[in-house]
Amino acid sequence: MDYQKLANILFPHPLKTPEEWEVIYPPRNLPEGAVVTRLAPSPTGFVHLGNLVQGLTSERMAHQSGGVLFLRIEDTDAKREVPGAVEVLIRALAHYHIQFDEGATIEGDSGLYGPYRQRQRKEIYHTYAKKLVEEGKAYPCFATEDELASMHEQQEAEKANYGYYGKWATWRDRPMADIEAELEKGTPWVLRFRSEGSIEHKIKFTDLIKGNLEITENDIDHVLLKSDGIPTYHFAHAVDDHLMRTTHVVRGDEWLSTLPFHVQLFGALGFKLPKYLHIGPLQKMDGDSKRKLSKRKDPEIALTYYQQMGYPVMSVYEYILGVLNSNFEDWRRANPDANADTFAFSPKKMNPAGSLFDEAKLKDTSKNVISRMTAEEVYTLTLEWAEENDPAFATCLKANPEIATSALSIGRGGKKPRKDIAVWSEVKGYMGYLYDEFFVFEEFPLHYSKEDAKKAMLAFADIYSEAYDNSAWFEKVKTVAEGLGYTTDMKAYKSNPDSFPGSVADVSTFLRYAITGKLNSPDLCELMKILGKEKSLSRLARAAAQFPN
RNA sequence: GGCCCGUUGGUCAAGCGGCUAAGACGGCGCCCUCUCACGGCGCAAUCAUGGGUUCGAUUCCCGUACGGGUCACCA
Repeated sequence: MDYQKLANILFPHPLKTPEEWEVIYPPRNLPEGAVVTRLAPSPTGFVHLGNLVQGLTSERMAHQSGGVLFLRIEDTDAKREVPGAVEVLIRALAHYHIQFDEGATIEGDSGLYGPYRQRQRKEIYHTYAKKLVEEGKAYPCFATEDELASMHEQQEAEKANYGYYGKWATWRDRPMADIEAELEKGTPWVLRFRSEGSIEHKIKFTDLIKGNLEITENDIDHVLLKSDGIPTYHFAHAVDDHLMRTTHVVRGDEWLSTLPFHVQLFGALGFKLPKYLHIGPLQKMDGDSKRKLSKRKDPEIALTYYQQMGYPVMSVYEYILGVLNSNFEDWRRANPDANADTFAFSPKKMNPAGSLFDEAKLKDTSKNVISRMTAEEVYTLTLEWAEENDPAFATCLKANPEIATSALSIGRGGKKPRKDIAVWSEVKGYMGYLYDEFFVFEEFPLHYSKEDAKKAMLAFADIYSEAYDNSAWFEKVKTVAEGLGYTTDMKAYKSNPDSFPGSVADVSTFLRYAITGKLNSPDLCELMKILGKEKSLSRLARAAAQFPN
């Protein structure tokens, strides 16, 4: 077979040589140990947790080592492409603090190793495809979809391994005349890799997450170029990651099974194999078994879900970081105020198996993240969320920011901050009652005396002053309690509640109910100050009016 | 079905031949306390299984079971 001739027939147009591409995309001038990595999603318009997991891992690997992170768009499958997807993708990742040094941007491309959209790199792939043909390492295949399907059926019947290999590879060693005849007819063709591998052999391989692996060689003649001349993922991966000088490839472990092929391909092209990090999938509980998070069934796989639910960006970010490197949690406890970027991220700490996604843990992380924010930050972010998801609440927040920030300041700061907000949607429940628009009375518990409640509210209204500090305020509550014959000795009350008509705690509850409509709240004295005397007194009166004499 | 990866409490997980097998989330209980939250203390709960190797296996090897992934002109 004259491979040179075959190559010229298949690729008649002039192409740059591999050497020329090497000059155009020279090795990067980076210090020893700098990691060059990339995120290479396909533009489906759907940004999911997996993108974040990979993005975060690559981003940390690159930037922690003084290297480069770039974004490449894997748009080789036109069928899956959604208009505007690239913009959605970039915005979502930027929102979650994944910043790229180069690659595809909303405006176009930025960087010296572009284009960063694979469909624009066709000529480059063809150079290397032609080279493989010249060397007898790739060949055209004219098998139709139907032929391949019936091959698959036969393989099933014979219990043979599936795929285009060995005797099934009908175009692997066809004479030139057959090829020319099909070409003459205009039959569409794909370019296949001529695999020299055998399933009798194993290759040894070291993955930075999974460790040492032993995998069976690939013997399948995979497709390199599809009939439209666009490469498959595999071929594009090899060519792009070589020319873009990627040192580390971070991807999901569903790629592990094609790894032997990639190893072969890099070898056949004379490229140095990058290092690989194969990440286990995020899973969730389904009944009593685990399964991979699914786009169709699980809304929480979409990044937009967390925005809608009102999770702060940093909560999701830190949660994922904790899933990837479980020692992050301990680090955070020891360094509550440090920037998460100063945490020493390590691929060695990553679980080779997949982790289970745990929203309870996310909530806990989020409470901690929010507890470290200032009241102003909480206010701003809550408002941002509410404008999208709760316009009525947003209007109130904007109309009176002082009330919101004061209320959010209660118990904030210091060594032991309150941790009772996990998502922005909870803020309304936390302090919404301060706004008349959102005030509602909870049901008043039956075991309290409504008559006493009324008396307490009216009595307290008579003696309340805004000038009271916390302890003076509580002294007045005690005074009211004593007036009702309630005890102020909580120890005695707790040891023998039945011997008293009630306690000062009950009186607090009455007042809290009048002021907030709820049975529990942050510090009531503070809340009354925030509302102001006039409003506090009117709320006491309003509640008292509901109860009988 | 072939191939590959994985398996420590309900969950996330330390561990890397010798430990009463860390810690966190969740649960429960107690303490603090005018409620809630915070905080403190404590409890229950784990090495999938059977064989080896070894003086000794959670740790190393093999089998089994279970879970996950993959076998496209999708990535």
